[in-house]
Amino acid sequence: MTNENYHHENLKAELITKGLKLLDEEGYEKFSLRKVAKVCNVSHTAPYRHFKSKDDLIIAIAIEIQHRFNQSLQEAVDKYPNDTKSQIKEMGYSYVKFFIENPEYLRLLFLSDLVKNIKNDYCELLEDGDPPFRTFYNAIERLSAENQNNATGSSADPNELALSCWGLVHGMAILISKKDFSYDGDYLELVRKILWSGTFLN
Amino acid sequence: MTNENYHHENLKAELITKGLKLLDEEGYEKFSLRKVAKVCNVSHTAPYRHFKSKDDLIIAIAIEIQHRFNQSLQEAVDKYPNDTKSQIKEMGYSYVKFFIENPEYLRLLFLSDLVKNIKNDYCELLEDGDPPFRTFYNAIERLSAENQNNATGSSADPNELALSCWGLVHGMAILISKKDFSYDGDYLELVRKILWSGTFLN
DNA sequence: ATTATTATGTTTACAGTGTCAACATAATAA
DNA sequence: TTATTATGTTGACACTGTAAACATAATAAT
Repeated sequence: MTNENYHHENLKAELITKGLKLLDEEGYEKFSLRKVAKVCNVSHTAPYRHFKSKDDLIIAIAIEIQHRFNQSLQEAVDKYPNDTKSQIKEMGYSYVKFFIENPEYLRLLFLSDLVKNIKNDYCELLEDGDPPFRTFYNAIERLSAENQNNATGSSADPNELALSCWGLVHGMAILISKKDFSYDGDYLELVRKILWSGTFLN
Repeated sequence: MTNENYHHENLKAELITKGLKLLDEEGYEKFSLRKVAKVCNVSHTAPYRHFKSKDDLIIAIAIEIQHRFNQSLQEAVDKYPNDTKSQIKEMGYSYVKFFIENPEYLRLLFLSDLVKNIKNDYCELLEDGDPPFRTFYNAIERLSAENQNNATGSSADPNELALSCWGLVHGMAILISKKDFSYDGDYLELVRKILWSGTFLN
């Protein structure tokens, strides 16, 4: 259809793809709009036809990653139908694994200040078909209900459950992924041990 | 001694102080060397006589904050002499409190990529009189030893203990401080409940 | 005491950044 | 066929970090 000499066919998608690649290679700090434009063989202001600012492009990239992340959590849940605690443990494991394998994504999703902008300006992330942490919160609420019936030692307060479970895996992911916690052995094995050894959720 | 019209007496200290203030007010992203210089009534390259780069100044500021943070952890330990578990719980509480009260410090200490540079180029932070997390790790090792004797349910593996304890408080601090976890009640009360209700460290 | 050196400022310059305005042309709608 | 919109371009601006060349106060060496 389009004259591919002049128009670029699908610049928007390419900006996201190449932008993500650049982010992986050079890291969040050195990420620059002009570099992405250059990689796409396009003038330095061309991205402004598709994104209203640099942050806007970064947010689009973050949304892309958010999808993959959520998919990974969903797979963890599907591994243990009808076993809420195992679902949560497996989600925690996937959570940490995801960010150990992609340290740059952690910055993008949680450590930059854009996340709150995502929530404000891009509510699709919280409302649309692929809501982040919906899977997680659903499991937490199921567990809360279960704990209310079975009188185990664990709490039935969903806030308490959510903050402690999420906090633990979030913290471990960040500490390991940013190399603040150093350990000679296999990090993921240690995480698995922590999540499944009994002290966590029972 | 010095002619205060020309020379600035103690620019280095003032750069750190005013820089920290600027960081508090405008946040990490908008922090700029030239702004700090202007606030100190000095030309925009004057800071280079005291810091070899922008990152270098930021690191100096981070060291300053690191000291305060460590002091807060030490106070928590001192509250419970001879009770390792309570020390760790109280440290966790102080940990979260510190970053809830100073969200910008969290970025500075843990979320920027400079921390690893601190560890590499500024080993004083890890070696000198005020080593970060030394207090924490000491307590963990004491707990590990205790758990080896008393056959409680808790693990005696110091790595497991360190990662799970540190991970939990680190994660909660970040989630709350960055407003990823939203809650109507008092955050610190919830944290205290999580740390002291029994499921954490027995 | 004079002189050389160092510490600590200054101005100027440069490349890189995000962003805006003005313009040009391809694709599409009227 | 014409008007409008979508999508690209070039050029400019203010701002950034940083280096070089220079100036002077404080200090060390002679």
